[in-house]
Amino acid sequence: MPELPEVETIKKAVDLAVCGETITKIEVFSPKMRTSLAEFNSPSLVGLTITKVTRRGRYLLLTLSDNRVILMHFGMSGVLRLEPNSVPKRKHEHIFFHLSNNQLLRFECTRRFSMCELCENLDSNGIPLKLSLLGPEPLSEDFTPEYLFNASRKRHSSVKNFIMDNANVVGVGNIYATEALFFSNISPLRKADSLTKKEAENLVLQIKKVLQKAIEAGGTTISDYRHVDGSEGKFVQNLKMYGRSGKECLTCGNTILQAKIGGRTSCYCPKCQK
DNA sequence: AGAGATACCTGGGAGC
DNA sequence: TGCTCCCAGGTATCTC
Repeated sequence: MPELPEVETIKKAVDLAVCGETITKIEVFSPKMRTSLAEFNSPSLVGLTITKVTRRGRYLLLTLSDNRVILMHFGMSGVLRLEPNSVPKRKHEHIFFHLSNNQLLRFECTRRFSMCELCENLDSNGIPLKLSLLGPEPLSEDFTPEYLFNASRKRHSSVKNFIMDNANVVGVGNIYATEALFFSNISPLRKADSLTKKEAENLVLQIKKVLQKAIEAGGTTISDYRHVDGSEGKFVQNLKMYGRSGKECLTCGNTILQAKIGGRTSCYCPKCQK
């Protein structure tokens, strides 16, 4: 499931391969994923060049030469591949972008939670207006202990839901929220506004650290996520808490517990995380 | 305004 | 073996 490190990994590879290339043909195989793909049947896209590839949160943005943006989100099973046309189409591949260098950008999504749409309304930085409500990038200088502490005041939801909310900070999904809270010794069940300044500082540090490490490892492959060349992310070997319910805590040996927080499974060590 | 619940979707695994 | 049920997850949308 692509979180920020996975999308950043995809972004780097796609940037190298498609920047400056022209779209020569688009093939739409399914009418929709989360949104309709019908607009990609428009001939107005053919002949446009991809001028820039950027990432905002878990969104990938392909800026076109007419200043429109192809906005992609990978949901939990979305995979973007760069493969030649000779590779047979897979069952859940929904849209192909043929490029002038004879490469093929193929979007696959088994569970159809992914999104691919064309955006015309952009801000001054070329970011679609629909992304304007997103919080700061966790690896940017805007994501500081002061910011997290202040933003969490009077917030009564759990700290885990709080850091997974894209309005507060983008790109932190279940895997990295679980890991960062473990390394911060903070229980995911705590209310966001119960964090002390010291805890907020540690949590910000751990979120940055775990995301940075995951990017260096090429992301985390749990089930569906793949690199654009089809290989798997290696960060799964580093997971200390996510998916380890019932097993021993690697720090204290206590049994790891599981709870439903905001409808999502959450693992935590009741001894290490207070 | 904030918080919680739910729909969307498919494959895999558990249980019978 | 084959069936049914549940679960995973990010985002949008709904209700309270």
